[in-house]
Amino acid sequence: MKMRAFMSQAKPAQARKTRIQAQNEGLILDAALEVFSAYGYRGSTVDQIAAKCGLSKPNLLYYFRRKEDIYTAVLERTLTGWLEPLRALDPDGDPVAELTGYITAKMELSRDNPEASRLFANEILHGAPMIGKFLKGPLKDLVDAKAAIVRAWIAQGRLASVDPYHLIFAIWATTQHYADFEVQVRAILGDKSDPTVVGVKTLITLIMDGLRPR
Amino acid sequence: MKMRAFMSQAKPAQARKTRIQAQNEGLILDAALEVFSAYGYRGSTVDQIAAKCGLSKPNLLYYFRRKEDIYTAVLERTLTGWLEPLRALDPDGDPVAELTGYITAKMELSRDNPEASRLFANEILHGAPMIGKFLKGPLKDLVDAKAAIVRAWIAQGRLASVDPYHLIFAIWATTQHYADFEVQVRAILGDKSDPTVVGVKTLITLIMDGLRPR
DNA sequence: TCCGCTCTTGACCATTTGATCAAGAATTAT
DNA sequence: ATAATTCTTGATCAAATGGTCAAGAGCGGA
Repeated sequence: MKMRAFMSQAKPAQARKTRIQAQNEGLILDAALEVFSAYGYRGSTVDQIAAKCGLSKPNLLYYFRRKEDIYTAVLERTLTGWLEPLRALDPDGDPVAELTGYITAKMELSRDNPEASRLFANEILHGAPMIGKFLKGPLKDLVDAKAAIVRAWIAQGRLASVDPYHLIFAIWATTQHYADFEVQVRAILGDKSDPTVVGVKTLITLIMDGLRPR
Repeated sequence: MKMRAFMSQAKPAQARKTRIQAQNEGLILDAALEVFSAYGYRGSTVDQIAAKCGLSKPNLLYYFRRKEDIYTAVLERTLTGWLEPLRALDPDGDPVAELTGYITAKMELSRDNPEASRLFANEILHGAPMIGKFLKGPLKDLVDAKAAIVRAWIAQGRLASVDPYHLIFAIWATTQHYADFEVQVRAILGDKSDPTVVGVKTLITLIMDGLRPR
């Protein structure tokens, strides 16, 4: 699995997208997200994806010439929305409210897009062969910026003194846990109600006020 | 990938293990942990594992007849130690000290055995096809027991009121994050010093006292 | 030492799977 | 309508890969 530029444009020639093209590419990427997130890159087959979206394999490969191209396209499409909640963190807002909002938004994102979460988890778990540059570039830049905001809040005495980077890691880890480790959560809790409603409440209590009785 | 009994004994006949047998099985399982944790089940090949431990493929398959057998054997061997820290949670200890100790122990485990952590992460991420019964059985039982302890502490007013299950999830998620998402952590922090030393400190502050200034 | 059991391997097989291609069907533009 | 372009697919290929087998090498107990 090679690491090309960073994100490849699917069709260099012919920028204009025909109706059928747009529709089928959409179908393919939807199916690919399901399949890749469930079985991983190597565990997924082009046939599986083709079957899931009702296209023949050669037809699918007409739109994306290589399996890898499908994978990077899904990653790219999903990546876009993933950072929105963190981007929304407002330096002018109330620190506790901002972080509570961030946790809530991240939790909702995990609940509503578990496949996307698992897709990233799998990619990173295996060394981020495709999005390594994204992590060191755009992601790091955004996190640096938001960490600075948190650091400023701490300096103003509006938050307890913690390392902003590890705070962000903790929020990522805890919220994505409900998507990435869903089967484990359900195995322990039983498959009754949605775990994320108690989860987000617990998390906010934990991160804002901690366990030690006041 | 089928879900047999639960964990198969590699060699039903001939209980006695010869010297060479014990040594080679050890080599194989060590290599298999490295390979499976790096590439996942489907992403790993028997040849890779054989190469890593210096055995020929047929020779490796002499000890474990199927790829799946290697995988379950590695899982089984690793599973054993994984629950130790949680098991050690002592109902008679001081709640804050006990949980701080648990977090510390779990973080050390993740730091010292990142491959094991990633192996589990991958298995669960893909629906726990092999250890599903383990999750619903032994793991759930242990967590139930420890959750009851936490609940009792809360009832005694020695801890803030949070859902014990989600507290445990939060500890799992945050500590394992440093192993499972290591490349992301390093991409953002830079590959300088060990992230877990600041990580565990931040985590304990967070979970014990929270962000809100006192 | 010698016999039986364990261990090792080169050669080989069947299946899966990513990818190609030529030819035909459908769509679009003129 | 008709020509050009886009779309679709059955057939096929080559490589990768899990697994087998028979034959030989090595080891350990009597």
